[in-house]
Amino acid sequence: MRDDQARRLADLATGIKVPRGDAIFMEGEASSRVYLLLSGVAKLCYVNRNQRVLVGFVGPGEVFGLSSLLPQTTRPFRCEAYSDCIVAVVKPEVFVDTVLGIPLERLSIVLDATVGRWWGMLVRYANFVGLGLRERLAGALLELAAKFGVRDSRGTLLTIKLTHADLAELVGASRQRTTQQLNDFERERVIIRDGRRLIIVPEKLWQLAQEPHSN
Amino acid sequence: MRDDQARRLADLATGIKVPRGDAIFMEGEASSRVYLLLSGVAKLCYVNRNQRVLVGFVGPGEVFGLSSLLPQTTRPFRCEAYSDCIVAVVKPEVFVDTVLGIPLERLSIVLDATVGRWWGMLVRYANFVGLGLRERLAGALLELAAKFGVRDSRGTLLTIKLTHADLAELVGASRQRTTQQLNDFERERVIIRDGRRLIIVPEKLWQLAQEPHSN
DNA sequence: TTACATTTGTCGCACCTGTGACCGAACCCG
DNA sequence: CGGGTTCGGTCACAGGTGCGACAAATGTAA
Repeated sequence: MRDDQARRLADLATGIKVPRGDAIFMEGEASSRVYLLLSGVAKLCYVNRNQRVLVGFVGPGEVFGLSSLLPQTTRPFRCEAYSDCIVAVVKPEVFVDTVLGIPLERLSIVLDATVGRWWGMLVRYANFVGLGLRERLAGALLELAAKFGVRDSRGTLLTIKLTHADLAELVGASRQRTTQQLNDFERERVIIRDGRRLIIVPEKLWQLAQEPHSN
Repeated sequence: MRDDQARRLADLATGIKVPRGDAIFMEGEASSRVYLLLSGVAKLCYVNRNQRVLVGFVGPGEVFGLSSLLPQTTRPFRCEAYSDCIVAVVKPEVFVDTVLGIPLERLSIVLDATVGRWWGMLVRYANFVGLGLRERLAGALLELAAKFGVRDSRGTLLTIKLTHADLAELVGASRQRTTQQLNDFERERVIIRDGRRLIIVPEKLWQLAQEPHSN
């Protein structure tokens, strides 16, 4: 970042002190600010029902809270001070205008269509850590249905021909386990097989993806 | 994307047909193009020595190959056609100028300082899938050393005070297992403990992070 | 149709990992 | 300088998972 930009940002941002352990932002909040860490260390974590996943650490000089640059998002991660922190807070419109000289909305649309994919994949991985194969597979099928599915009388039909081996690579499991879990799903009637195509029932799968299981 | 932008892009891009199974780009290549999938389905995968991780699928209308928007990167992922594909290929300079009207270099610097973090975390997760705790922990320590380490006569000293529980959350393992593995590392002299601070020996850790192990 | 390749289904074994439990050591705070 | 809290170390057990192997089913090309 150039010096003059840094100075302008400093003028427009408000600095706050956050003591160790306090939250800078919480998951579920509307993403309405961009943050710049001036000193200290912060940690980003994804809070699953029972499991906490530490997504990464933020060091001095780093910009974070960037989901506010995407259109209409809520924070998927929580950010809290890992040591005492000093943070500069700025509105995304101001941030984008200062460093790029274009309106937020314009950048927002482009980011969403491009690097928004990175964001989506990152959230998916954070979701998957600490889940069992059952939940991971359910989540992957839901994602595929959202992207490549067409509505059908029995559910959502996946338009791409997937092999069990590919699904296994997608969820990070072995081919055999994936086969077994798919059969379990079929027995429980959350997926239906039409030849080698899959029809999924999103409502039922959605529950499985989150609920703990006793099998 | 607006219509006039789409038309200009179409003029400047070259379309290519890729038969099913062929690579669109390979890991390790310099990232010198942006791609737009016009029809078909492509898959992004991370190729670890012995393991293939399917990072995600690309559907019609999506933009991919975006690591070319970051400064001086090589492709971490391989992209291959999952079905027959038609792809539009365009230089990143042209892409950025068309959709945002600013020079690539300017955007590149900003992206690197902001959403570049997403990219980094994504690559880390892809790396971690399919690795054992040993390798994941070694990788995490190296990353921490790069970010928060200072050079020391014995190696690289981590300036932040980390609890085993936090490390465990970071690598997606239990606290007990993490403790054990850290002790193993100490016995093998790839980390040294200075009170409750860690000193790591990057050269030795680097090997452990990648090599398969027989313990 | 026949022959071959790919995909799917199923065992069993070895191994890694999470969990609960417990205790000692280090740390922080008044 | 205590006293409580957090952190570090270790154990045994149960359960999930990868892997090799092999057979059946399906798809594909000659």
